[in-house]
This record gives sequence, structure tokens and C-alpha cells, in this order.
Amino acid sequence: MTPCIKCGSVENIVRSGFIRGKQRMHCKACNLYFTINPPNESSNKKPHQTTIIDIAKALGISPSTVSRALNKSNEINDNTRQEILRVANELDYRPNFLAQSLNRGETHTIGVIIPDIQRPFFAGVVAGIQKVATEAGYRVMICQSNESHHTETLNVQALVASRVDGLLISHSKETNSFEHVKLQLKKGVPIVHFDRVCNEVDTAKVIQEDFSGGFALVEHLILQGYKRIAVFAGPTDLLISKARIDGYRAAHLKYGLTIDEDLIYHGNFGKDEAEKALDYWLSLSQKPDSIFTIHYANGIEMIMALKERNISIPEDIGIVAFGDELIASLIEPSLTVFHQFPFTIGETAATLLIENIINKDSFIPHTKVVKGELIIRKSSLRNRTLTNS
Amino acid sequence: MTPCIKCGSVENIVRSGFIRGKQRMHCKACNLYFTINPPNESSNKKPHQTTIIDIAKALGISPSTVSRALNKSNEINDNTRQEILRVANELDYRPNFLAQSLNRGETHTIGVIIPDIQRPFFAGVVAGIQKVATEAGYRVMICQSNESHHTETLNVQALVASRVDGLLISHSKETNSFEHVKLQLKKGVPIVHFDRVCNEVDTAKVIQEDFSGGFALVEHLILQGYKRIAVFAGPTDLLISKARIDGYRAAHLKYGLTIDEDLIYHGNFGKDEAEKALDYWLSLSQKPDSIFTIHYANGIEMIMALKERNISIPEDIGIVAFGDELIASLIEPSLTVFHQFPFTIGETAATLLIENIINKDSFIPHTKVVKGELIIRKSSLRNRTLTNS
DNA sequence: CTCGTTTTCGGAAACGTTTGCGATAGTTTA
DNA sequence: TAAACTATCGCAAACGTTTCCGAAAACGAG
Repeated sequence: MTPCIKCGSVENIVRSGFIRGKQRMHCKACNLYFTINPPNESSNKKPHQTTIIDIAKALGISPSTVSRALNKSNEINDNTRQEILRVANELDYRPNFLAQSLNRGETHTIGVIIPDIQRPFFAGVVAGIQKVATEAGYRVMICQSNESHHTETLNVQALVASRVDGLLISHSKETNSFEHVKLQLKKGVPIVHFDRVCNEVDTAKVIQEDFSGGFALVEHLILQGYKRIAVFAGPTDLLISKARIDGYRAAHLKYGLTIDEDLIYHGNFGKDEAEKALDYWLSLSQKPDSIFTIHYANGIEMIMALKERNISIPEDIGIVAFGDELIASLIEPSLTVFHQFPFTIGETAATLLIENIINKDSFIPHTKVVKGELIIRKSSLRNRTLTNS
Repeated sequence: MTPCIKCGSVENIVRSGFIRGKQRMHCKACNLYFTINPPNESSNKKPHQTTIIDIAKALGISPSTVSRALNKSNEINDNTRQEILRVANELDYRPNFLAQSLNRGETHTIGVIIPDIQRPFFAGVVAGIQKVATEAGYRVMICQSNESHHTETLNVQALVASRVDGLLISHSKETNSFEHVKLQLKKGVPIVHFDRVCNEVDTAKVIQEDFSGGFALVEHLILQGYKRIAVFAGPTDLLISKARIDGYRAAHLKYGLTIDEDLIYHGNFGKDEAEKALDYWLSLSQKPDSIFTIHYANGIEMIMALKERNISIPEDIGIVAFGDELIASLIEPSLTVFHQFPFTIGETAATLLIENIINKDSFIPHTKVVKGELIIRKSSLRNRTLTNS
């Protein structure tokens, strides 16, 4: 039937099982096993991105020479280089980052993990990161954790699988264990935290003036004559929430005011949490005369809720909030805030990370604080004459 | 001096030039050229991400077997597989996407180019894209063009260099030539346009109801009794701007109103463009009684500018805008808009692209329209009794 | 002209993974 | 109990680049 592909003998051929659907043969003469392959007819090359090899073939030279020409090596004749560059341009050659990265062991890419890109704060941070990264020749890969610990862990794994050169992380609210970060840190992956940082691991961090901001806002309220200041806080173990409340406490301490712990409400940043908090506060025998929200969005919600209940701001209740957006200045009454600079935070974090990547060994983690700014608006301005003081 | 590394002879050695700083030798006996290398002392392995080879060595098997175990191949013993998985887990193995992608010829990554991530619309789109992509097992790489044609071109090249499986593009305002897109399309890169699309190239597109939205907004104004409707438009050659103005024209046509071309102002979405436009309109002998802004942000600006000039809204001038944000409902007076669904747009575009990637050959480009919604608010509600009609 | 020197190029290994194919050993069938 | 078969593994090529090192040729000085 089928002759041996080696000795050509026919009579010594026996069948020897099937392998992956194909009949396997055995030639007893030359002791050879083989299978019969249908000739591959579609051998015409598909259209593909042009490679260094395409250029080499077009010029009848070797790929290494082409590589040298493209990489400004000096071990190459200038005429050859010109020719290569010409052909490369002609074929619209784009170096394959995958191959380059695999070979060099670095991707020149940094991974970013944020809770939610739709929050203007994080969008600003990302923009800052991209600016610095692009200028330094780095690409950026963005993942959203959607405030889920599990997704965050998956994000870390995905980015590590992509072999990013470093990681920029702002933790989800849920995250209270940090094994996924520690693991990568142990493997030598540079990591920088920002905003929602984590003290359990030894990384560089970029934080805001959470304490000072909280202090400034509350001090402002106190100076405006408010005495019973309620706090709308985030989850109990969120670090930035803690720091801002510490500022709140410090301001009270400075002005000799006692703190009524009942006024501190721990919410979940949920949708109708503002209403709930208000219901709670207004049910107290000693009602608050002002509110400090840990997050500006809640400040907006509070204003809306208070307006619905016909409670006048800032007369009956004053409001201040941490964080700022255009909307805070446009709403009636405009909202007093501690303004953040998300873009700057992003820039700082990216700078720090790239520093860490480049000086992998000598880099010592440290923390940078990005200054904020108290912006006084109508929502807390009880005594208008004080404006110019 | 130095013996030949081959025949050991010393007297036949002559020096033969320098090569990369090292003395090159020539043995005339065995006709061998060689250089002397200092022994490499730091041969202890650096810490690295664990590879398939590490696992193979740990178990004394071959890398291919490990690969098969990890890829659920059936050509592997179940006990071996268990062992491999155990070790892989122990060593926290993460497959190298670079190597995988290089080998498979696909990255399972889609590239996204948007003008500015800080614009809530695009942040919403990106979120929609990421949702669909993640569910389909794709990663996302985001680039910002910053409304610059040049940067956009660089973005395309960078993403192509990263060998993304497909491209999702919303063009910059500047972009009026599309060679960079055509080039990649010719090379077989799947591309889907969204929002700021381009009719010159044959790609799938996701657009909004630009025409219908413009029509609905202007019709609403007309029904409210407004007769001289000004338009604040974008650059003349921005496609979506054109379509929305076409809706404006159509509405006029339907109700037999003539169009005063003087009322159409082409701005650049710049910062004080709103003021300029107002100055211009108010300088006309026939002043407008309402304004339609192509972009919601300009609507907000208009409201602010009008309030400063003590022009009452909607009595003296009504305002409607294309696009929506939380702020539009909170500002006083609240802004009538044609609400977009950026998240849906992102989802649709990503779905389309992935479809295109998977059925690369059979896919035929088509256009999908994401419905919008007219939301009537106070800025255009001249006749309050009409609300319930 | 000779020999050391420099310039310029090619070959091959390496990066980490997948996969076609052959090989071995054990298992079933007739 | 051979012959036919199956299960399981290893080898090597391939993906596209970079880079080490050697080779050939051109160059230079004495």
C-alpha cells in the first residue's frame, strides 16, 4: 500500500495504531514509524504585520543587521542603514513590542488599578499618570476593581501576567487583606500606592492631606460658629476616612470642643445613604448644626436632601466636604470643599514608580503628600461679613 | 603568553586586533580566532517570575508537558497534571502573556483611543468597553489623543506595535485626514469607530442619535414658542456637529421656520468661547431667544454666562444641550438635554469589535445607533403648564 | 607587503510559550 | 501472542527581537 518514506519498501510496512486521527505506519525494515500527511495546500503567506525578517529578505541581508540599523547601533555601515530605513518605512514596519519585551525582559508598561474610572477623581489621576508615563516612554494599562477585592486580585494577576514593569494601586473599599500585593512585591515587582494606600506593605505612597484637610474644613466650621458638627464617613477601616476624621478630632481639640461620637455616621457611599444619615441625625435629641462629608459627592447629595426638606443652608445647617468638582461650585448653594489635585497625584505617583523601576535596587520607598486647598463657598458661610477677614 | 584554547600552543599565537574592547587572538597552528573572557562571577540566578521551565525543572519533566497540563490538553496523565498544578500554584506561576501572545499571534487585547479620559462621556464609554472586554477575556489598552491629530497617529502606531487584536477609535477634533487608520485597516487590523466616527473608511461604527437628538431638542424649543434659535457648534468639519445641526435644520423645516445662518456660531469648545458667542449673538440686530449647544458643557457655561449678565432663563433665553451629566440636573436652572448613554455606546462598540476580531473574514462592517433620550428640564420650560401635555 | 587594526556583517542563542510529531510503554483485539 | 491500538511524554521548531561572538574584508602603519 504505502511505501516507507525512508527505504521505500512496501512489504515491510505494518500499521501501528492511530495518532491524533491519522494512521500510523511502521516499517520493519528500517524500524521507522511515520504517518501520512495530506499535502498542505494553503501555503501562501497571509497578510501580516511586517517583521524585521521581511526587511532582511527584501534586502538579502540578515535580521541582525536590520535590528542594528533600527537600533542606532554603530556597528553598521551608514549606507546599509539608509537602505534598511528606507525599506522599513516603505513597508510601514512597526517593531513587535511583544518580541522586544520578551527579549529584553521589560515591557515599558505600567499597570494601574483604580476602583472606578468614572469617578472624576480617578479619571484625573489617570490623566496625570499617562502624561508622566508617556513622556518617560512608558505605556499604561488601566484596570478597574469596581470596589471589589476579588476583581482587584484578578487585576493584579492579569497585569503581572502582562509583565508590566510596575504597579500603581489605589485599593478598593473592600480590600482589607493585602496578600496579593505582598506576593508580587516579594517577586520584585515595583509597586506604588496612591490615595487609598496600605500601611501593611513597604511601598512608596502618594497621599493627600487627609488629616490637614479634615482639620482645615472643621476648623473653618468652628470659626463660623458651628458647634455640633456631624461627620458622614466611609467604611470604618478605610484609611483615608480615618485620617480625615482624625483631622476632625484635632480641630475640636484645638478649640476645646468636645466630640459627640453619635454624630459620626459610617456609611457605605451607597445611593441613599445621605438620606439615611440625615434621618438618623435629625432623630437625635441634640441635632447637628453642620455636616462634614468625607467625600464630596455625599456633600452634593446632602445639599439636595436638605433642600428637599426645606432646611436652609448654611443658616440651619452648614456643609463642608472633602474633594472638589466643577459641580461643587455650580450647585446652589455652592459647596465649601477641600480641593484635591488628582492630576498632580497621578503625576507624582507615576514619577515615583518610574523612579522605582529604574533604580530597582537602590530605591527606598517613601511617602509623598500632595497639598490640597481649602475653598470656602456659600454652604458654610454663615457670617458673610467674615469673607474678607 | 596566552595558550590557544583549542590546541594549547603558545608560540603560534598572534594578536589580531581589538574587538569590542577585548584583545583578539589568532592561533596560526589551528587557524582559530578567539578572545579571552573574564570569568562571569555573578552567575547566581536573579529572582524572577516563575516560568514553565522552573516548574518543569522542579518536577524533572519537560516544559511541553507542563504546558499541556496548564492548557487542559487531554494528552496528559491526570496524576501528572495534578502534580504540575500543585507546583504551579505553590510557585505562584503566572503565564507570560508576552510569550503566549507572540506564539499565538494574538494578544487578546484591544486598543482604545479617545480624546480625553477626563471627559465624563469618554470615561463612561471606557467603562462600558472594559465591561464587555473583560467578560470576553480581553484586556484593554487606553490612549488619549488630547484632541491632537499627531498624538492620535502616535497612539495608533503604539497600539499596533503592541499588536492589539483590534482598535476602538473616537477621533480628535483636529483629525481630518485618516491615512493612519486606512493603513492599519489595509494590514488587516480590525477597527471600530464610535461617536466621532469617520465616513472615509469602511469600518463598523457606533454612533448616537445626533440627527434625531438635535431634531428633538430644537422641536421642543419650537413647541415652547421659541422662534430664533441660536446654535453653538463645534469645528465645521466635525461630523457629529454637522449631524446635530442637520437635526436643527430639519426641525425648522418641519415647522415652517426659516433659518437665520447668522445664529449658527462655530466655536472651538475653548474656555471663553461661550462668552464670545454670547457677545456675538447679543450684538445682532435680531437677537436669539434660545440657544442650542452641541455639547452639554457649553450649555452649562452658557447658563453661567447668562446668569452673570442677569438674563433670565428660560424667560428671556431658553437653553438646550446635547449630552448629559449629573451637573445638568443640579444647576439652577436645570438644563434640558438630549441624554446620551456613554456606557451603552462603549458596550456596543466593544461587542462589535470583538465580533469583528473573531470573524475576521466574514465580518461585514455596519453601523449601530445608540438611542438617546430627551430630558426636559427648567432651562427651556417657558410655559410651565405645558409640562403635562 | 605584512601584520595588527577596524569596520561591518552573519550565525546562533535566548526570552517563554505552544504544538506537531515521533517515541515509548502499556493495553486491547483477534 | 502478535498485531493493532492508546495513553503519555519529550524533542524541536516557531513566534520576532536582541545581542554575543566570530568571520570576512577593508584599512593602516611600518
